[in-house]
Amino acid sequence: MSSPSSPARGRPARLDRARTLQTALALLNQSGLDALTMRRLADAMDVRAGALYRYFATKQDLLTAMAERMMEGVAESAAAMADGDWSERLAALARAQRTALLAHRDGARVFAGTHSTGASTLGFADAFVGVLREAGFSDGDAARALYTVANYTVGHTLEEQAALQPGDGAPEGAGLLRGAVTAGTYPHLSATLPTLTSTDFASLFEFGLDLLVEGLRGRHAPSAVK
Amino acid sequence: MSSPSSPARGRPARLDRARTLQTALALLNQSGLDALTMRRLADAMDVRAGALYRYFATKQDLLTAMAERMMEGVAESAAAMADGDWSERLAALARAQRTALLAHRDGARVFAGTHSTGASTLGFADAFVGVLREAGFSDGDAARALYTVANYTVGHTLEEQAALQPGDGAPEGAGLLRGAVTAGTYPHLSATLPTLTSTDFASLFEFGLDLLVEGLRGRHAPSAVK
DNA sequence: ACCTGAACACCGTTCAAGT
DNA sequence: ACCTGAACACCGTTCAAGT
Repeated sequence: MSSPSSPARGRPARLDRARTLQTALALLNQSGLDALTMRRLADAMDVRAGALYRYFATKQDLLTAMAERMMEGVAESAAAMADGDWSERLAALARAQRTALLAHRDGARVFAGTHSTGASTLGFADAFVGVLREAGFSDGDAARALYTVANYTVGHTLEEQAALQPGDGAPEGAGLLRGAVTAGTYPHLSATLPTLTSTDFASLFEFGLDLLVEGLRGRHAPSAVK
Repeated sequence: MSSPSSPARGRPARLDRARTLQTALALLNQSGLDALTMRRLADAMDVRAGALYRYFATKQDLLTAMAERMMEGVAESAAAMADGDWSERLAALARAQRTALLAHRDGARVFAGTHSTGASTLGFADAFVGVLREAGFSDGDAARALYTVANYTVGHTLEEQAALQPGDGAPEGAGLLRGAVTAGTYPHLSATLPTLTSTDFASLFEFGLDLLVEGLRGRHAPSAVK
């Protein structure tokens, strides 16, 4: 917390956490997570790979910082939706998280592979739990609802980003599924193929989010007054 | 589909897909996904790494086959629950999937990183969609419910397995959260810390599953007779 | 037919040494 | 104080050559 940065003794310092983070996120968007190596990131900053370790102890630390940055402003963007009842505010938070993950290539994979305890991530969690507690949900239900909705959102977005990534010549997601289903004997999958191979992920996300919100509504003991 | 295996010409063949898959899953359980390398797998089978490529075109193919094998019997184990209404059968399928992923170290990570179109995976999906269609849900809702519940289950189990893995000296999941929350100013997280740091993942999973099931119940237009 | 040997083109991370 | 050079201990994958 004082090794680098601080005043400005010695050299100008070509590196720092903020610039490194920014470059890493740009590289992620251009090339994807698999191509984000410490060496390539160093190249992009005209430096040797070893120099990065003065600012991030491990690659995992860098990824955690990237995930934290992705969550920046998510709680706030949903707070603009400060009117509306608890269910609309909760949905706004979940939508904002999905949007934040979609904003970077492989964003969900980065997020799922880390566990940030930074202000943006915890601020999001606090806002989420706050909406439910203030609506009269028990502490236990509010906390478990956070995990449930966040796990759903990350799980969904992981699939969403995986579905549109490959782009190679080989048949990807939907094509593979279609082939396997029509080849095999899966009556229910055959009957529902149009929906199974749909690429309307926004409405698929809304479907699941609505199930969760309606499930929560069933547990809701409306609080006294206000 | 004929290069290896087939009759038994030439040599006895120390390798084959089944034995390789079995060894890979054993190695996964012992050492985790990060330690599962083609070289270590080859070592465990007294062979050089290159030899594995006669049976699996890429490591990704091996991982896909591992994920498929994890799903073996999942549809059937839940079909034993063939009595019960649609909601009990659907819950049984979701629980069976979680159990199957938990049965192998990093099972959820392996599953999330692949897209098997094998008989076990598609059989599970077909059974899931079948339960809902036969209960009178529309094709579209049945297919979307599959994705929603599966994404939730994988998302949850990913977190569940991540939470108990580290074991290193550094504070892991719950400890890190506790520290960050008490250090910062997160009123709602502070109030719900006991639940947030709970390790009762089984009941957390049930909580979310119940929300989804109750959400689906709200869309249910009961079918005529039967 | 099946596997070895050896290579290719990489990885994350460490750390003495330079400036 | 900040970064380079060079190394350490690995990776996934390919493919001629052996048996």
